[in-house]
Amino acid sequence: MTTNREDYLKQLYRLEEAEGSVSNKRLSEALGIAPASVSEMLVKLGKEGLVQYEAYQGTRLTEEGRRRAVDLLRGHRLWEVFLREHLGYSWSEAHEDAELLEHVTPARLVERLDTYLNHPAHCPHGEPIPRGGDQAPRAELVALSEVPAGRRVILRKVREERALMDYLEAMELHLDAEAVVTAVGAYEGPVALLTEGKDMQLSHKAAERIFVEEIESRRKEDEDQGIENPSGGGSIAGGASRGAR
Amino acid sequence: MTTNREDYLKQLYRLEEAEGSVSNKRLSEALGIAPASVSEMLVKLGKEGLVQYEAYQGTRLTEEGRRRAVDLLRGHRLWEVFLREHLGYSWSEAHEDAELLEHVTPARLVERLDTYLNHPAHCPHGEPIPRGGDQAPRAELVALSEVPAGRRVILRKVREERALMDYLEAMELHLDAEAVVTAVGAYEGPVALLTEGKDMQLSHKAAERIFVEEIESRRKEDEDQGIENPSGGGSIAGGASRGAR
DNA sequence: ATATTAAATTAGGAGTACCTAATAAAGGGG
DNA sequence: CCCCTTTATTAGGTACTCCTAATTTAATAT
Repeated sequence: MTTNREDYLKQLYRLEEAEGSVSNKRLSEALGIAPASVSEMLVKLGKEGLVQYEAYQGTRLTEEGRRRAVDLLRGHRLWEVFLREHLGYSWSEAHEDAELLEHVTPARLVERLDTYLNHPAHCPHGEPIPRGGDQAPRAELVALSEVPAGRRVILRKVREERALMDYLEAMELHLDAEAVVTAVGAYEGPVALLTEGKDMQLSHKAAERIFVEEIESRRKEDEDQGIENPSGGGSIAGGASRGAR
Repeated sequence: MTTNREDYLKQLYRLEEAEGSVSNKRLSEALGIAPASVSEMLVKLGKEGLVQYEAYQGTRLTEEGRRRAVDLLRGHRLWEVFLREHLGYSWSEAHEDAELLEHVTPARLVERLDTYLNHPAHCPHGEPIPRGGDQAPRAELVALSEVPAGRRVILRKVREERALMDYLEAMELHLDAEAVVTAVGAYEGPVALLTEGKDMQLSHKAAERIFVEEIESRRKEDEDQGIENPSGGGSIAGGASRGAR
């Protein structure tokens, strides 16, 4: 299995999760490879039993293809954890180098890395690390941009986009931290957040790409204490009146 | 730079260190690639300025070629240290997986790995890990097979051969441990060793592939205490009378 | 000095994975 | 229902790296 073929499987997996059967066009875009080359490769992957492909019909992974894609994903995310926690990588750097390492990571290395890292449940941006058995399903996540002001949330996941990762890291936003949404600007205005004693304002665009778990408690009380309403587009700065945990 | 080309550079480096200018035959054997293919590749590497190659003249690395080979070697050996010390790999497994990882290890990763591992001076089998400045040159090593009985030594290096590594590891021989050569069989007979309170016998073949640092002290006394002579081919078992450190 | 052997090169091919250009199939709007 | 746009496929070609077989060069031994 070459790096190229592995990249096909990875993208097929990603696209299939999101949109079901995958068109050649989407795959070609995702891989940055000419559509003609994609057709050609899909025929080969089909013959190798990794995808179910029929001309003009769209593509799906077979059992085996999916298994391989998941193995790659697992390796990728474990490397990300290692690079960040132990080698001090930033989110985006970790992603880049994990992209290389995942293709030369035999099963035994994946397993030992997993043990070494203490079986982490999520990669540094909050994506689950697939494992053998069933995953403990995580609390439902919503985009930060959909959370009304006043709610308490835990930051759980950010999209893997280089610019976003660098942006959020620069402002020291940490995953798994608690936060209070102190204001939500109307008409896609910025979202204000109080987390770890810091106030921060995020663009709507960023908030769409950050996913949080809502915490039930203290919603009513927060509102009583004067935190602004979703509809109120007023002052966003918000007083750093109390820590978020 | 592809994995293939990198393998050419690595082998050229290794062979050049050992024997000077490298013949196509040697390189072809070392790489397991047909001589014709080697000729062809050397022309390309020559054009890329990585080797100095002229038909029928043998090959040498250029400055740049050597630099790249050393970078690879450094990555390889650092990975070996990581795999062994942190992931519990055996010598031979560590070597195998490092062989894969070294080709996808950008400079920043090499450096952070080095820091993480605390700038190790040697890889698990005792080869020096090249670094920027000058290496602290290590005490001179001699093959264990050349050491007369009665000498005290420190085990410093073993050749990277799979069967040897597995053999030595199975008998729990540890590098950097002190040992006393208790007997040396005549006519390429086995070498007996007392190390870490254990007696072990090594074949002559193994002893040729293990390199040690001789320690000055206690040579005379050891002999006085009845440790056998180089020429004496008698009993090799030797009593486990005292620990080696 | 030449005949033989060993080493190296050139020639001719194959497999992988990509590309561009040309052609064919699907699908939506009148 | 057919035209036209979009999507997909086929055709033909390139680059890389390997192979075997044939040839050339170099080295050795008489």
